[in-house]
Amino acid sequence: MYKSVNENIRLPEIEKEILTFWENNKVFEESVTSRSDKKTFTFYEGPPTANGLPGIHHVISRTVKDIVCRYKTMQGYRVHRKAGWDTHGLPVEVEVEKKLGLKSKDEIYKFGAIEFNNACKDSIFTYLEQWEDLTRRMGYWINLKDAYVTFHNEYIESVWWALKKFFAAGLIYKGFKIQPFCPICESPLSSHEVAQGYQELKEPSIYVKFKIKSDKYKDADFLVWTTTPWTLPSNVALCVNPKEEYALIETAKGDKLILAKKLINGKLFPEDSKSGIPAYNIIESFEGISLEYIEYEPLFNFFELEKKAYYVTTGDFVTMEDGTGIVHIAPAFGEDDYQVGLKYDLPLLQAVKRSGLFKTNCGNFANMNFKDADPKIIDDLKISGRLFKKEMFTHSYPHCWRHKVPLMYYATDSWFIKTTQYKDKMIALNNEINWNPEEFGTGRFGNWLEENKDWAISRNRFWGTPLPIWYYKDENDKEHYECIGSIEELKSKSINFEDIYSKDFLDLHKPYIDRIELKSKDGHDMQRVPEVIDCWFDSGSMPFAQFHYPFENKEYFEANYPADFIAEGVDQTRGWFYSLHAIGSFLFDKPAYKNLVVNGHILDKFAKKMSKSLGNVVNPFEMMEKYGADILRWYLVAGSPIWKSKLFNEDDLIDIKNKFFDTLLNTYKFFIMYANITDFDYNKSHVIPVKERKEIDRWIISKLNSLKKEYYAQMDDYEITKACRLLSDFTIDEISNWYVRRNRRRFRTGEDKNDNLAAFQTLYECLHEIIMMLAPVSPFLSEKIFLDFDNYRKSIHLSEFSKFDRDLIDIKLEEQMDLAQRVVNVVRAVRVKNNLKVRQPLKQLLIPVLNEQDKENLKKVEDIILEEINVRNLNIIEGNSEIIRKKSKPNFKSIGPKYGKDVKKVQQIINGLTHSEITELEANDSLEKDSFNLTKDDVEIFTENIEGWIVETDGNLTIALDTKLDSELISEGISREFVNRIQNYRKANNYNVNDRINVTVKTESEILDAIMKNFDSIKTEINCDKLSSSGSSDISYYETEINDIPCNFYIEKIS
RNA sequence: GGGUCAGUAGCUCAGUUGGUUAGAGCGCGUGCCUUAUAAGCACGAGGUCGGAGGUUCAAUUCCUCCCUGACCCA
Repeated sequence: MYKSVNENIRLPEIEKEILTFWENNKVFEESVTSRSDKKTFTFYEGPPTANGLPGIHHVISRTVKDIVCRYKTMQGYRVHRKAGWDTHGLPVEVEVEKKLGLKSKDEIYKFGAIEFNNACKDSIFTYLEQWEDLTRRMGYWINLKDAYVTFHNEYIESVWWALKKFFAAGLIYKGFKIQPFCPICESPLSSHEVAQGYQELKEPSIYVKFKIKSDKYKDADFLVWTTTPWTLPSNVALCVNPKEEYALIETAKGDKLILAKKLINGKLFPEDSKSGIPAYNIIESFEGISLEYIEYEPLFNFFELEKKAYYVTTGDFVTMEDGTGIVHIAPAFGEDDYQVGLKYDLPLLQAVKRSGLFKTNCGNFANMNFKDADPKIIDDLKISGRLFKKEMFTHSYPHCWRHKVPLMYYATDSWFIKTTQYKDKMIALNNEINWNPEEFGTGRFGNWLEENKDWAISRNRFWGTPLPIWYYKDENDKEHYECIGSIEELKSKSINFEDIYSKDFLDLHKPYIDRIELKSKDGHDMQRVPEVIDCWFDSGSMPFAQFHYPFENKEYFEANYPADFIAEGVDQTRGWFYSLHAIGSFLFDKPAYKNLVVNGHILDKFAKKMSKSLGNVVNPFEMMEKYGADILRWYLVAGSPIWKSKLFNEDDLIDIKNKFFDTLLNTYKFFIMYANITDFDYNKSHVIPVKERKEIDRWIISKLNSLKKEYYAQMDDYEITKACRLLSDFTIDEISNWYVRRNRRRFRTGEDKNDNLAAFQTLYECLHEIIMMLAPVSPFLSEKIFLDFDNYRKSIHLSEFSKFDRDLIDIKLEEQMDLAQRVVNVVRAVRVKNNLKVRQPLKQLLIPVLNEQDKENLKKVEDIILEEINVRNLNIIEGNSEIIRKKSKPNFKSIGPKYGKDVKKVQQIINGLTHSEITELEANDSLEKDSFNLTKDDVEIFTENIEGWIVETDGNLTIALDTKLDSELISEGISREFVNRIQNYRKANNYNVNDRINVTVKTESEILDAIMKNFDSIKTEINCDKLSSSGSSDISYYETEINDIPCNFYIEKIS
């Protein structure tokens, strides 16, 4: 006996049972240890931060990870799954600042660095429980007990080892560079951090007049365009393109201005339409180079200058695309500006401090935030008559990815890894990576590598892996550095290790580590530099740092590098995917991962980003409570290609439940119900060889093996979406809607014992394989069915896939069944159009065939067709029969290349071929007409019409239906209607399938005669012992009709 | 401003080595089938395959330009 299935299955409840089952039996652990350690598949977990709540977007990447890992496990691989937590960096600091109400670095210093870092440590796992709940509930198998944690001393030590490798290779350097800088963090950000934080920003763009001091263009102004008014107080020069043409103009208002000739336009100088006065006159033109060194009056005078400033410089970077062709130079606030500053030895003014506030000596703007100061500066310029024009424009501008404030480009000290030095290696190694989808690797990531910039690796922050570099300044104020690569090295080189750390206390974080002093070889005391490192370097180090390599687990690491597989969201392209690649390429000359699956973002159903403020956030727990993790997982990977943005719509979950999951469940319920009635048990039954089973059994087994073949191919190719769709189509179309429906009778009646057995075995084998293929994607329901099937087996996730069987694939048979299905569909269409219910048997179906092969194919599936459409005979007529008319249409693939420009003519000829011409063409394989020589390949032949029949065509298939009825057919039709009424009654009144009944019927003789005539077949159909035509008058009849004639009956259950 | 990807029915998605008649599901309407099915089948309504040019006998498919959106970069 199989365990019977509840009528109302609630998937979320099943899932909870399964979760308990997995935990009680340690199934996950066993799924790893039971596989040979000779055949491993390496997976790297990208570490999330547990101090933010997990959301629906985490479910998708974790689903992808879990699917691949489970799939590989079922292929017999040992797949270790070590979890990890990203614990350093700004996300943590930001949370703690919020909690403690700290608003700046100064406040943190006042609060105390030790206390602050302790608070960070405490905050890291704020939402750990929610993360663990999500992981568990969604069925993500990962070893949380053995997670790597980036703030642990061992992890830091491995990171230090890596940093020292870079340092020793001369790839770490300290530079003074313009960098994107967050005024709240008071720290530069790396390019991949900047990439996280672009936002729309509405900003002023202004045209400013700079008064010329030199004699030459005295009284004229330079017209300068800028989008960053706040940098004007730091202005020291202007810059023009030396090769472009500039002009001195006089406007209608009397302004004398110099700007690039190409950029003089009607938008800047609109013509006065009333007076007709031209907007401007060009007085003189000249090359940009001739303007070099012309002096102008500064707009502001907040600073004493040590060097000469306020003159025109030249640079190729000045473009003619927008603005005026003259830009202002503030060397501290832009890369181009900085370069100009170096070239012309300009002073470096910083009116804005690192905190983003103006310095106190900046007059009206003192202590204002740089962005807030923009309007004020514009006002001032207006008052002083320097403002020519102001516009507002919206563009996407980098913001701090944590603080959401606009970044400044700011000149500052910082440490870099010279990734540009091994850029070519990174590009070459990237070609070895299998990206899914491919375009991300070649396009987005590839381009990014091509434009590689040195990795700004230091952060002026508190909670992070300390940069293990110590320094001293020599007599000439030159700095000398030493990099430490292990705790042991630190201990041996430090002069005060024991003062700071003890046996029981070692914390490599700030501020403890800052107190450690080293002695250089030449006897200088060395201090640590104050910076910590970019936490992306932490996570990019996980391949080795998770194992504390090279200090421990050397062999294990080497056997598990690179990863066979990783998966994360598209936002990680320049984040984790890059940091892994940049570090791995350098350290190990290999990419860090071989296969990569990128998933898209999850948006709401209106394609809006999910955000708390919009209130459109989907709670994954809620979805799983409602529909189950299986369905959510399936939806996320099967609904649309994984890498596409998903518009999350709850209705789609319902749809998936109704269509796929319920169909599977119902098929399963059907199997269990009849298996238990018939006392069938697969494992106790003698398995009938497939070759000895019925045609339709061999067909579905063939389809099943074709499916397995294709499913494995897709999954091996990381095409999860395609694999899921194959599985769902097979389950719905082939199994449920054709195989089971066609064979219901075989399960019900055990007249032919062997045939009954073959049907059960066939269905069992199909269901078993379906749940096997379902298991990686939807691990719960598949497990449930698996255990119900074979309660002595341990778990579906401990079993292994079987190979598809080439010998069981019969393509010809699949084609034949396909033909049968087509014929059936066409006949159904004819019946509908002619109002002929399927219950009314018809005499014959006529199908003309064009060759012997088609005839043979039809013969094979004749029985299926006839039963399905309720027709007595199939009459196949050979091509040359007189009653059919052949028609032809062109096969463009063949005639196109052959006839080129004459295609239209040939098309007409082919369309106009007569029946006899077509016959001739068929016989000779060639036909000469209008000087064109046609062959059989050039035409598609079909039959269009059959005299005197109702005809329908579908492509090259034509069928004709004989719709004449005789009394026998009519009476059989009535019988079937009667059976239908009885069955409906039984079903409506919840009769069991094998309940026996007696029936009393009250109707007119036309109906009654038909019923009585066919009573023998009717009674087995409806499980009826006795049928009488009259009963006592006091029974209440169930009222119904057949062919509009009243037909009432009374049913008595007798067992 | 540049790059990558996308734009196919009201919605979610297939499809295309270029072949004349572009498909499915959901939703809507009408029938049908069924003692496994909240399912299925048929028919109907619904498409300038984002727009405009070009190449070609033939373009949703290839090329160019443009529009819209997402992501990325200045």
